[in-house]
This record gives sequence, structure tokens and C-alpha cells, in this order.
Amino acid sequence: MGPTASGKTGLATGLVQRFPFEIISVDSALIYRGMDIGTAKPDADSLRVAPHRLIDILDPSESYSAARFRDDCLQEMEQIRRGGSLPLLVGGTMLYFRALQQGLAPMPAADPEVRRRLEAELQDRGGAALHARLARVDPVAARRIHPNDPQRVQRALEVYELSGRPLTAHFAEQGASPAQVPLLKLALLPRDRTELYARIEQRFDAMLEAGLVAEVERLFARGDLHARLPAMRAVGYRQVWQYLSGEYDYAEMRRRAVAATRQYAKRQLTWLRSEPELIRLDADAPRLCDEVCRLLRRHEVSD
RNA sequence: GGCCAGGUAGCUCAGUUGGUAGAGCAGGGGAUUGAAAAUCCCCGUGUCGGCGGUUCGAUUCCGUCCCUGGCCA
Repeated sequence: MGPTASGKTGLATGLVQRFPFEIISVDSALIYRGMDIGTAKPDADSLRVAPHRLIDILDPSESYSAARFRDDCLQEMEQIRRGGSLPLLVGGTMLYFRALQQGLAPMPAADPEVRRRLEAELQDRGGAALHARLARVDPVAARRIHPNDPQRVQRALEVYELSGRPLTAHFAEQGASPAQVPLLKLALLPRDRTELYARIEQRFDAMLEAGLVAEVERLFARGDLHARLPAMRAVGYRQVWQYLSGEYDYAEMRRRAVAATRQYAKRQLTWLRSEPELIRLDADAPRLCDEVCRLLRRHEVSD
């Protein structure tokens, strides 16, 4: 685990060459085909050396979820074990790591029709009305979810509409948790944030240099994608999309994209701060890969 | 060199009919259960360009100097 631009891919590529590892990507943006530059997806050469599972599995018009990730990931892990190797999970989508470790309460999946209706209700009557309705069907969830958080208010109402039972009731059933997976959790943490932020800015400029705008233009030109899709809300893609829509100029796009990436890294660091049993590694250590190899042997990971 | 407009939070700016000032962005902290690279919550003391003057009191009025931009020489 680690924030964006902390060197996860590089380290993972080093490790697969020394251990019987197979990589599973834990990343909500790498799943999309045709989104390569802006997601810092490993290039074809790297992927030959270090194949990643769970990348390029969805079209940008589709949505994924933490639940689907958990199922997919457990399946890939099982397959890797059967083949005699060990799964190496690499990524920065901390909700996916949590879903994998703790499981998710049993409840209905997202439903496009219900979501469309709730979205219309939000537009017509506003977030306060939606939150008030939630307070009637699920007071506990309403107290926990802020009225200004339409995404969570809508999800709670969606679960109620689809199952006839409040979200809180589903949560209460989670006790019978599915089998826990034994994990050795390593986190790549930047020595100081200023350095990480500098790297983020450099990397975004490199993405622009590598043709990020053209990549988003291709998606834009398809005609069937739009700004509200999860894929087009990804950091960088969102800002380039808005730039292509004429919402602001190139310099502003760059400024906003870099800031959004910094904010994303900050949120990832917030997750990591409270992650239990985490082995914290200095992302800027000179011989990081060697150090991690020693650490893995100490934990009796065979090579 | 002259005239005009500015100099206020890291940035862009608002404001104070004289009682030491507040927005957006950036930044920091937190939340996070089928959209999560998402979606939210909380956090604002800064010689109000410098120095003088008037005043009980000046960031605000006056003088002067410095800096930036524009116009004119």
C-alpha cells in the first residue's frame, strides 16, 4: 500500500523477480481499458516482467465496486495459490484493502434505475429532503451520514428501497464475517510530504508530455462517455475532460490536476495512519527493494 | 521624468463612513461498507508595502518614499 507516486509499481516489479509472486492490482482506476497515461499504468514492457491482474478489466463506461473487487481479488488469490505462487497485492485504493480484510455486510448491489430516481429526487427536492427521508427510514444512518454527503445518503436510501430494510440492519448482520485472509501489510510512506508533492507535480507534467490530453480526447470523442462516470471522475481525467469542455484553460487544468492529486495522496495517508499491523517503509530509502527482500525472508516468505 | 491604478493570508481578491480584517483557491486534520483517483466534515493573526504626521486610537485620513502595471513623454 502507499499513496500515489510513492513507488509501489517499481518496488513490486523488483519483488516479482526475486520471489514467486504474482501481482494483483488494488486500484479503482487501473481497471479501465484505454486509461493508461493518467493512471500511471505500468507500460507493456513492465507488464511482461511483472504481469498485473485486475487491470484493463472494464470499459470506462462501466462501474466497478469494492464488493466486486473483493470477489475478484479473492478469486485471483486462490488461483495464484493453486498455481504454487503467492499473491502480491499492490495498490492505493484503501477502501478495497479494507473490504478485502474486513468483508462487506451482505446487502443489495447498486441499481442504476434506483440511482437514476434518487438523482432526480436530489435535483428536484434537494439534499435536505433526501436526508430527511433517510432519517425516517434509518435514523441511525441519518445521524452518521452528513446531509451534505449526497452519495452516502443516496446509497443508504438505495439499500432501503431494494431490500426493504435499513442499511443499519444490514451492517448489524456483518458479525458472521467471511474467512480472514492472512496478510503481511507493507506501506510505502514518503519521508516528507513536500518531496512526494514535488514528485506528483513532475509526474503529472510527464503525463502531459506523454500525451495525456490526446488520451482523454480519444475518450471524449467516443461520444458515449460523460463527466459523471466514475472513470471520468478519476484524478487528472476529470480536469482534462473539463479543459476539453472549455471550462478553463490549459494552465488552470494543470494546476487543478496537480492539486487534486496532492489531495488524493493526503486522503490515502489518512487511511494508512489508522491501518492496524502495518509495516511502515521509507518510500525514499535508497536500497528499498533489498531491504524489503530481507524483511520478507525474515517473515519466512520463501524465494 | 509626469499622470493614473494598485500594493491586505502561500495565491486571487473583498472590506473597514477611523475602534487592528474575511471569502474563494491552495494547505492541514478527520470520516470512509457495492461510485472510493469518489463523496463529505472541521480548521483563517495576517508588521493590511516602509517611514513620518493628524488622532485617545490609523490597515482606513494626510505627507513622503519604495515596488508593480498601464498611459504619456
